[in-house]
Amino acid sequence: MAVAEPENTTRRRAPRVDAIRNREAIIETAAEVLAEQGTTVDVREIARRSGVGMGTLYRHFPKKEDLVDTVLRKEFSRWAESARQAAIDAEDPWAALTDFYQQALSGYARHRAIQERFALTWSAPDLEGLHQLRLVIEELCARATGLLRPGVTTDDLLLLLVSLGHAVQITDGCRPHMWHRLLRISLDGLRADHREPLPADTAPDTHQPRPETPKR
Amino acid sequence: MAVAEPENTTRRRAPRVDAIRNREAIIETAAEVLAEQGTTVDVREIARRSGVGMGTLYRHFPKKEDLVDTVLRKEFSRWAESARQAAIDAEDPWAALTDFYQQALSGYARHRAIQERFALTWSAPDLEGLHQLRLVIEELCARATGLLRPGVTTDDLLLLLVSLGHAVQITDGCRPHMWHRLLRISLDGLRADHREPLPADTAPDTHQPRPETPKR
Amino acid sequence: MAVAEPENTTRRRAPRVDAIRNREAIIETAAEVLAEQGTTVDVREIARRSGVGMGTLYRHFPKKEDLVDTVLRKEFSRWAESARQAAIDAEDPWAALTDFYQQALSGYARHRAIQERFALTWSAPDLEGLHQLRLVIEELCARATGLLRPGVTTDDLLLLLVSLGHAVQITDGCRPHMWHRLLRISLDGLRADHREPLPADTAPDTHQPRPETPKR
Amino acid sequence: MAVAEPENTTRRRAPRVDAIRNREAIIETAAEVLAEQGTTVDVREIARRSGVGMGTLYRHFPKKEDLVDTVLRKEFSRWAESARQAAIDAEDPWAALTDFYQQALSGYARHRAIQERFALTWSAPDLEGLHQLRLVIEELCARATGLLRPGVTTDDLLLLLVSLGHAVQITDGCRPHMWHRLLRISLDGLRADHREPLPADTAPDTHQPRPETPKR
DNA sequence: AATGAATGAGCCTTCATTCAT
DNA sequence: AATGAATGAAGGCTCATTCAT
Repeated sequence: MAVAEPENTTRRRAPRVDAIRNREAIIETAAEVLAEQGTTVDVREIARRSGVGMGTLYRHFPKKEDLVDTVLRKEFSRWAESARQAAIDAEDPWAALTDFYQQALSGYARHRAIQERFALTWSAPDLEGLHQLRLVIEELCARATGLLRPGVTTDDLLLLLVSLGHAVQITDGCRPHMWHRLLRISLDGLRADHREPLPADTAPDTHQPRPETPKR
Repeated sequence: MAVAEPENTTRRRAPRVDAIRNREAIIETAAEVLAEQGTTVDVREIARRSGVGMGTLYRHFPKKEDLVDTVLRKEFSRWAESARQAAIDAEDPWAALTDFYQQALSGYARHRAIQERFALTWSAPDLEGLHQLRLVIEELCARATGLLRPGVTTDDLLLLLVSLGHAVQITDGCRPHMWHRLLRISLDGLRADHREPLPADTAPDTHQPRPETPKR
Repeated sequence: MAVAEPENTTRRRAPRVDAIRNREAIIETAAEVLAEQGTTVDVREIARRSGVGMGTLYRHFPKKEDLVDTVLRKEFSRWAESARQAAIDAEDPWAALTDFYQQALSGYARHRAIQERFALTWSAPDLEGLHQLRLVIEELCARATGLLRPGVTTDDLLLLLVSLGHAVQITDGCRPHMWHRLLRISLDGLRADHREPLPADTAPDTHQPRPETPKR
Repeated sequence: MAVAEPENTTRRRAPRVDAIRNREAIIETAAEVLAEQGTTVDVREIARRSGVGMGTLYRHFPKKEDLVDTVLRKEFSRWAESARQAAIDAEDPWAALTDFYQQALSGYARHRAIQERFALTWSAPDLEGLHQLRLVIEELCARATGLLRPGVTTDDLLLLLVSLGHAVQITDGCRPHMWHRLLRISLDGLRADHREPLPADTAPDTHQPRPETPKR
């Protein structure tokens, strides 16, 4: 009638705690493996390194994609948060912008799967973490008003992130510092010195027209 | 009376002369398919869409990789050349730079396989066409002396190309004009207005001589 | 009420314990198929006749060659052992020799793959079971000292085995008893009655020490 | 290739002579290739080394097997004839037998395809050349009457040939002289010294009962 | 709830044979 | 009559997913 004393149960019958523990072991391992090898990795590799069987893995994540999604969502958030923190810690608005990119791009290099998923994000914007990132960027924009050239949008800064992220990825192996140069160039191009208007983003099939980016 | 117009013959089934035609049909189809799906395509797909049997495909290209290489080399060269031409046609040095990127990036979006291969280029520089591209960029640098900010290297411009190329690719589906904004930003960042030195690229295996790399 | 008789379960679909069962089913089937068709069999044939899927087969034997090796090693040993047993059971040394060949050759006929592998053994002596066989033969030689003609080596007897084995194989279908005649002839030729020295085996890479090889 | 005087005809229109010439070139090349690599050889290899196109090859030999048959028949005859000649040249009946085997077995080593085909001969006795060989052996038997142990049949000697042939083949690479020992042993076992009757060849499915082998 | 064996569609490649020129 | 390109059915192997215990 009362709550069953767990003391009583056989040690072998871990009730639910272990299921959660397993789930997290899987996620953690998958995060590593996906970062290393990208989404094409063999599911067996994840199961083996997690120390669980295939059945357990598939009980928690019925499809490989479910696991990948879960992991990426988590990693994405963590990544976005670390970038946000870097921005918050900065002394002035422009440093915030710079540090944000520095931090975000540094993290980007270690996550092959995030890179892959990010590349798909624009056409399939299901990654919820993207919203967090956008919020951070919007905040950065707001803080840097007057320092940023006119007309720069959140999407501009987001795309710049992805764009540089790719540069980081491909140079990570042999020229690990090279991307800093590109970042500097791009950020300089974002300064308010440049008063010429940016080209319109007038694609016919634009999802959402956004002449002005509201500061939220 | 004259030699029959080859235009007339059915595209399939024709030896000798049309073996070449077949070969080119394969290459052309493969170019499309590789652009669409990347290098992981099923060879059968290429064969089917080319209208040839597996054997024919493998007669011309003993390994899948041979086909991919052939196609990519060709596409890469064509792409680089079209970008070069755009640069040549430009009126002034800066327009040359701008037009080069415009043209190159426009072409980039439609070639998933080129993107894949390009991403590997830095670590495995086997794609000969890369050299062509570098030459073009070097020339652009030379012409734009005094307009470019000091310290900008060929590799910087090349990496910028790849970086923006990625942006083009991922926005191509839903926001096909957005990347122009990023390009403008980056190019503005490359102008000689910006006199602050770029961060050093302290990787040991630098390919290009860098005229002056200030230690910051 | 008691533990379910494993005998009762369907042969297919059963993990753990029956994984072993499956493995052995594969090996058994493969042994049959390899005996019938040699090493060129389609792996699918083995899978189908084993009642398992391709994946199962490849789980147990990552390469076709692994399966073939495993099966052949086993079959080879079993075959060698049965021949050895026949020799042991014999009443006198000469009968041992005779019975050894009888038994060995009887088994040989049904194993195309063993034949194939045996044919390669001389140039590529990787089949460990060959050593066992050699030991048996050496023992036979020792026991039959004084009955065998001088100069006969282990290799002579081994080669005779292979040689007759071939005869057995090709006559197995239509004249299944014919090889006994050849065996009798050969064994008679091995008797000590024949005192003329055998021709030298002047190959440089002799494996076995030869007591006395007269130069004829 | 075309040496024929085509003085009159257009050079391109070799009439029939060249067809024959081609056919023979194919056969000759195929003989080499089959001897080297056995019947699993790629037809292209034969075509290429013959200097003819696939179409030509297949015009002359609609199936690969047709070519193989033609070649083997020819090679088989040539081989049998050379062995017969060796027998004829011998001084006495026993030497005839010995030299016959010597010659036949020496030739055997160089013909992988003959070996393969010979192995099938007993179950599929379509190889006409086999008849020739049998005639030679019958003649040898007749000449050696009184020297051979009683009851030895043509088929015994033929099977001995095949049997030793296999030994020759597998030792050809590393112990090229070893088979002579086996030959000596077998021939000694065939001598009339051995008066014990050979086991009967009483297979139930024997094609032709042959208690006595008439000396023709 | 966990395990890991089983499944089988799908991928790259080869080669005997056919066919248009 | 010759040419060699084209064909497509296999064959070896992988891996996401299911299933019996």
